[in-house]
Amino acid sequence: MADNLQEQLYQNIRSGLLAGRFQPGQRLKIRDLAAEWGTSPMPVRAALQRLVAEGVLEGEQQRSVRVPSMTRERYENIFQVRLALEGMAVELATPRLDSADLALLRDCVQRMDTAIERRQVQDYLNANSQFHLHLYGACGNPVLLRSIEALWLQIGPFFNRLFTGADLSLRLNDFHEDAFAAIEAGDAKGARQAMEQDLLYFARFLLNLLALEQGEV
Amino acid sequence: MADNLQEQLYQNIRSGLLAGRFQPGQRLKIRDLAAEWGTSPMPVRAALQRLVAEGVLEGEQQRSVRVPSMTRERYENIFQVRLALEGMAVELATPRLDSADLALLRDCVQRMDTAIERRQVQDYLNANSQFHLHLYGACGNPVLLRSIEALWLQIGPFFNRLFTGADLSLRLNDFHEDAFAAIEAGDAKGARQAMEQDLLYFARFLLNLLALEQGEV
DNA sequence: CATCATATTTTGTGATCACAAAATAGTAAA
DNA sequence: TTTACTATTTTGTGATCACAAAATATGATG
Repeated sequence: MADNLQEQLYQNIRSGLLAGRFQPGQRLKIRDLAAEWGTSPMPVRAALQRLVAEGVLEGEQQRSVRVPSMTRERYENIFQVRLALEGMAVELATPRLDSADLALLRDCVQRMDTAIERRQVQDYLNANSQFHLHLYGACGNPVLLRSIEALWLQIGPFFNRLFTGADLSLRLNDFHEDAFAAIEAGDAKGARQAMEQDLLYFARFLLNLLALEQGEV
Repeated sequence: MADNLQEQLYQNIRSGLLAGRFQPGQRLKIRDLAAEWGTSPMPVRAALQRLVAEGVLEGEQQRSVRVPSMTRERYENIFQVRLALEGMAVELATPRLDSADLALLRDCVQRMDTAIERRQVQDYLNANSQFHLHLYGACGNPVLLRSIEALWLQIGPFFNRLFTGADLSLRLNDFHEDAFAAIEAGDAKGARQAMEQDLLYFARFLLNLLALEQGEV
């Protein structure tokens, strides 16, 4: 953790968002958060403005910043870009992986398998994000990686909240296994296709959860 | 222009960057800029931090923010992502354009043609960016558009500076004409391919200018 | 009781100040 | 002349305060 306050607060708010602590549409007020963390409003302001600039929070003109709400349309917009960028990242990363990377990815797949068996949602999500992000991290293009992470940050909040309490589909690891097999064989195109299948299946799964929630409320 | 100061300062610094006013590696100091615009350091700080969050400026730990320098490698990283995103945007936009859009695009192509004839670099660049951004703006995916604009902002500073005083290649409008013909015919795939050719040609042209500059210095 | 005008509170923005860390200048010793 | 140490200046960060606009509460009027 960095030695300046606004960086720490940024990380705090960020992980609060990823943990689903704030409701969509909720306004984040500077003084409230400052009181909660025992700081002055100043570094909180900076942290919130940074999150707005990154597209994680939405800031109305001269007004409070809010947690954006996730609609089917917005999710599909994000997904469309993710498919292109993450597909490219997989294709670039495949020939660049060493044996340590492969071991880590294999471990992730294994952990997702047991997490699904034991219905441990949080374990599954952790292993899943590690699998994807570690793979993308090897693509060798920092600009691409940054763009992908920006998109993950935008869906993260809903991601974790929607999954909490939901049943895990038994097929939620199938395409990871396909992708890993292709990666191990050095088949970049095949890895990309498998990963695109995974993203597609995952997106459909999440859209179902989203429809359920919005139907209930 | 918005009614809060930091937004105005953000726009000022941003256009200063796009106009090539600052040198790569140069440190932007809060108090200097504040004195220049006659404000307190506060809104300047916010504007700079926003530009860092957007990836336009780079901020070292607890130190001044700097204008990043453009290397061949960084340019190719950005270009790789641009090719994917802008290609997708063209494909999505093509079936969504109305006759007013087509008229505007046709006008841009025409203006680029005369600008090349008369060797008016700035006119060419203006028409070029309007052609691309207006086209992408019709893609219907705000997330995609935002990602593209973030990348443009990262190359903009070098773009304009490198072009100043350079000779325009006579072929710098050929692929725009190809793209426009495909767009007008409603051929989305063809438009994408033509646009990718354009981006590729333009990137090669810029990389030559970059190599020239770095060779001279 | 509903609706609109007014008063109070809340909340983001911007200025000024204090402080610590980094950069720079200055000085002395080898 | 070069190098290492010290003192000064520069510069970003964070706190407190003042202010205006927005949100909310309050009260009057139909």
